[in-house]
Amino acid sequence: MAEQPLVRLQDVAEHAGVSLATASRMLSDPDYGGRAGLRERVLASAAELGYRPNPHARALATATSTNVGLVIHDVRDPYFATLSGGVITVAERHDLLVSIVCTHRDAPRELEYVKRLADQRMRAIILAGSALRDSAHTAAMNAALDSYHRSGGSVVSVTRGHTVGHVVDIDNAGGMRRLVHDMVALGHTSFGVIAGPLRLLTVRDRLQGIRRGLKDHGITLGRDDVVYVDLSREGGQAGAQMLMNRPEPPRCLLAIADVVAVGALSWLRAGGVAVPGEVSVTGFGGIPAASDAVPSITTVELPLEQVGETAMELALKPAAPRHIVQVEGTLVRRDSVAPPH
Amino acid sequence: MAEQPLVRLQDVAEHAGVSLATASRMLSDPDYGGRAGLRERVLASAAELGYRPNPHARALATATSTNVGLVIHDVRDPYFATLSGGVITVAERHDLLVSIVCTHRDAPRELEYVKRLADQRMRAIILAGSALRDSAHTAAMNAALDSYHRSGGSVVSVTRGHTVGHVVDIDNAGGMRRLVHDMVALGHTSFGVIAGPLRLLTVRDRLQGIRRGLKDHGITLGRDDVVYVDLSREGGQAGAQMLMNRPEPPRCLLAIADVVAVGALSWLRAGGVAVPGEVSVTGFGGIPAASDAVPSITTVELPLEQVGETAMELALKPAAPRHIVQVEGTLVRRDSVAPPH
DNA sequence: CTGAAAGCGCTTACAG
DNA sequence: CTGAAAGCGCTTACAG
Repeated sequence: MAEQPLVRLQDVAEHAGVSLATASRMLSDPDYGGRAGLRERVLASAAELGYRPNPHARALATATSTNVGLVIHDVRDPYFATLSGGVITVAERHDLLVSIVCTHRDAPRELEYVKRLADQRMRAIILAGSALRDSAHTAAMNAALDSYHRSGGSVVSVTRGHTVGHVVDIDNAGGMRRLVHDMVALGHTSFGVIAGPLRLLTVRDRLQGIRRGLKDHGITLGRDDVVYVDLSREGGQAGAQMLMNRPEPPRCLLAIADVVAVGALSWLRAGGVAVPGEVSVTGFGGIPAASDAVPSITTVELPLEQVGETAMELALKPAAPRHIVQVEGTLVRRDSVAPPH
Repeated sequence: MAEQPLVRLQDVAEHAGVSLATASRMLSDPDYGGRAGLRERVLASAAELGYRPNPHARALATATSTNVGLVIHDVRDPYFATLSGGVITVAERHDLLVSIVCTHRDAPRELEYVKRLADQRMRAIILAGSALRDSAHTAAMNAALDSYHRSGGSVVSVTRGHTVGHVVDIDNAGGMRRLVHDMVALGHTSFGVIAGPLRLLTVRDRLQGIRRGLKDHGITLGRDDVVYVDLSREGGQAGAQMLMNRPEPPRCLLAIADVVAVGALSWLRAGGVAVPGEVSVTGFGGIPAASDAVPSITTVELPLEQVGETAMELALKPAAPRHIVQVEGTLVRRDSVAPPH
């Protein structure tokens, strides 16, 4: 089969009998006037030749592309997969392609990826759940984002804002606080917290919400009442084990995230500990696994899909004024909790 | 803050006191010789100025990019999320960015996306689970992929090959057949199948595996023994309902995919039907929800992560010779099945 | 080995 | 409104 050369704008122009400039205008500027029938002729030629514009040439000439970059922890994590789905849905409506990069919560990698996305003149960079407590890294990220932003790029951060760009602010602390109030209202007074790595700001926020919610009712957590584990099923199992093996195990286990609660639940079930009979368990986030678990897990459902959609919509807005959209979770009471007896 | 212009290769060349051509060679061709210390000087200048090559200019000049396109059904589906994770892991090792597009099993959309990825001169296009039974669409896809392939692009298909490119062939039929043999060995003789849309080749393959597996033992499915539903939880619920409401419900429910099995299980549990006491349930795929379910679901685990990794590795190989990598699933017997009594 | 120049395929002031 | 020309930032034959 012959190596058919790709058709260029030049070919379309010749076929339509106009100049390169005119062909370009007719094809890419719908508001441009033009002799009657000219536009139709150019479009017809383009269609007949099967012309497809070269996006790199366009990006080089205009210093902007038709792609957006999405920075997440890991696609395999349902939290981020759902959020990504929302971003992609809206991006598609605007004919934008989404490049997903996974940081696996590695700071240098995150920085390098952001730079690469900026190099590619992405129309927007969306940072979801990237925030780490590391001032050198934060400074470097802000510098990279600033420079990207100044050259016309759009920045959106989920949860924690950077120095530039719009923000979708998930109310982690508030949601946890309400959840805790609900558990106290149920009659609980003895709590154990399965937390995650403190370098994640999301973890800190949720933990703060727990402490505040308890303090509202005069309860304070002891040193041993909080254990720190990996944000995973395995982490949840380990955390439940640590807390339940104490001489006086808590009657209510607050997991920092649904996946952790799922792990805790599986450890309890395997050990024959009745849930919610002997101990109540709660999660946070609202992933499908929380409602599929047996017993189904009480949690705060975050509208993750909508968070993704909102982030992408913000990405299309002008940089000023700066938007900060607050997103609330919804407390969902399920079978994993009951009053202590 | 002043709008700082980005540094170009020209700036690096001047700073290092060499020509544009030399700077380009030192920076991008590691095998290029050169006066002693020249390369070091250029690299030092680039570092000092914070030079970042413009990938669009590079792509335009070389007609190749440093991105790969991944075509999937939906990121929110754990099957594809896991596979995507594998692709991204390997891509990252090779400094490649992954653009994910979701077709939602819409043929025209899939075609348009493939064209757009080709327009962008993606280094490779990986098609996962895209295969639809639609000859017009298949022809159009093959034409687009052929043209992309002829212009130097790399093509990899998961499950079903196209006319060009490498293939990761998941043994759907074989896996199902073995699963069915196992259920027959358990003593089952009365089966109900919750299948998916027949336009999906994956569904057809698995269904064929079921029929063959049964036929090996002289069992054939009646017309009413197979119901066709959506590949979702809800589909699984509907399917279980249809089959169990028959006068003589089957004793073993074979779901075409894990997510369908999870739905079936939840319908059964809600209706107080004992699993596996009254009816056994099986899935296919090996998503985490299958092992987290109560009772845990017997299934054929596909190494999805590895499928993604393999696909990306194949994408980096030369087009010839054509590789076809066979991937087998692993039968995992869990609590959702038991002999009928 | 090095450099001047052409070229990749577009867009967009700048003239007419 | 239209076209000739310059320019986007690289790479790479082509000479030297």
